[in-house]
Amino acid sequence: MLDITRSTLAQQIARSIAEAIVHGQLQPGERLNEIELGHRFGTSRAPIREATYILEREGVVVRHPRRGVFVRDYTIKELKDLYDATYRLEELALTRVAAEATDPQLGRLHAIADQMGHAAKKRDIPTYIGLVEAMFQEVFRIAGNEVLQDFYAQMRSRLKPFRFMSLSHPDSLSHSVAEYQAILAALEARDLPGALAELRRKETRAVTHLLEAARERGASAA
Amino acid sequence: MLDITRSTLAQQIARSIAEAIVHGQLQPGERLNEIELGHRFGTSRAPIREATYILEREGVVVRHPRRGVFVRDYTIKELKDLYDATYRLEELALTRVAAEATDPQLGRLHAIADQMGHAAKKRDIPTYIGLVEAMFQEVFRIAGNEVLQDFYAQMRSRLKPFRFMSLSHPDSLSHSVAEYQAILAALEARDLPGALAELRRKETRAVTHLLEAARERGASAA
DNA sequence: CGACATTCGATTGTCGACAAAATTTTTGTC
DNA sequence: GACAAAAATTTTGTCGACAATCGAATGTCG
Repeated sequence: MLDITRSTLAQQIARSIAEAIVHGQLQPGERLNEIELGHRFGTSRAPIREATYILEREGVVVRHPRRGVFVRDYTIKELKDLYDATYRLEELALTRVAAEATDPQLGRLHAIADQMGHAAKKRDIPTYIGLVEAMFQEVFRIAGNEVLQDFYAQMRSRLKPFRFMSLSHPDSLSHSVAEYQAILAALEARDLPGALAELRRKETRAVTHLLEAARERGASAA
Repeated sequence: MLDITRSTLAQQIARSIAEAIVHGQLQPGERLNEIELGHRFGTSRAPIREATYILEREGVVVRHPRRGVFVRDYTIKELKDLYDATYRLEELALTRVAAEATDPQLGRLHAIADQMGHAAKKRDIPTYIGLVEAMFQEVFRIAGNEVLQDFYAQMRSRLKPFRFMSLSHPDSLSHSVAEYQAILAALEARDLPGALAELRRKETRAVTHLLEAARERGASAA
């Protein structure tokens, strides 16, 4: 039952701000000034205010009552927790996929993986990122638990501002593709332990990668 | 770093509405009329509006743009998903507790379990519920991942409106205590498989229990 | 010179009113 | 009497203004 209602001003502004955060125009820790944003978007403060609530629900922003809302900034510990939680959820989903996925469903995953390969060859990072999202969305759809799917989506949106770091290294694209293909191959062989092992490998690589980037960039001290 | 700022009007109203939902004064599916609530609380619509955003973030309410916000109503499928997700998170937490908990930490859990026993004997349900919350909070604190802890807290708050059902049966209190003690005993023996097995037993009982109650009460059709 | 109280500017919280939708009621027609 | 179109009503979305509060800058005293 999707809501095809034209989106409200607040929602559009929320998307706009979220994009600004992802693209780094709004830095982690920075405060969102309602008046200033109102001027920037040519609206009163009301829709801005509601947009901040939307963003807060998505976890990309924190609100300190009577003080303001701030672009969420993560300590090293929090980043680790976020990654950890993300991968635990992926494990849960993969476990179900390995157990219950039908062949056509696996076929869909395979198709996405192929497209990822093409995008990676062309170094088309935006499409690549989109395909990764699509892949996981499909995985969680197969897993069949909407609550988990929602949580997972929320985590990915929280990690988005850090995503560009992960893919900054020149070879990481092809590495990344290989990892996904390895996991998928294990799934198609109905080899759950294998799939989980590949996932863990991917996780450790991703985490070390991200943490060193974050340290350089100086995410607030742990 | 807890925020000891005096709570804002919107927050108080949010708590108040949440309570009304838990106590059934606001039924699942019912619409929250901003004007009416404004009169009831003697405020303008602004804080009411913000309260609904807070409640939406907590997942107890859904918003349909330009149509209103409604007390969240769950289909049978969604209830199952919610329970499933809850127990998957508990498994993750227990796994870590079994692996990493220090003896004093286990001692704290044991102390809480003892208090639960006393409360159950006295049939003091409010304290009992509070202790269950405390128990899980402690478990997740030991597990050490704040992100997972937050998600878990959110799920419990979503399930709150259904909690009174679970404990309506006369013997369920003592059953419940026994279940927690069994899990804890396994943990203290560092027997992870045993603890997980007990947890699953608890889960199946809880789910069948809740689902039959929900069916009677007629949660919206699956 | 430093710690603490005070003032002032800036910003969030709340209000009442208007605009834009959505829902309900009424009206007109077959 | 039932259905469709139109009017009326209700309700959400947005606005601009005022009040309460916070943080920084300033001033005062030890």
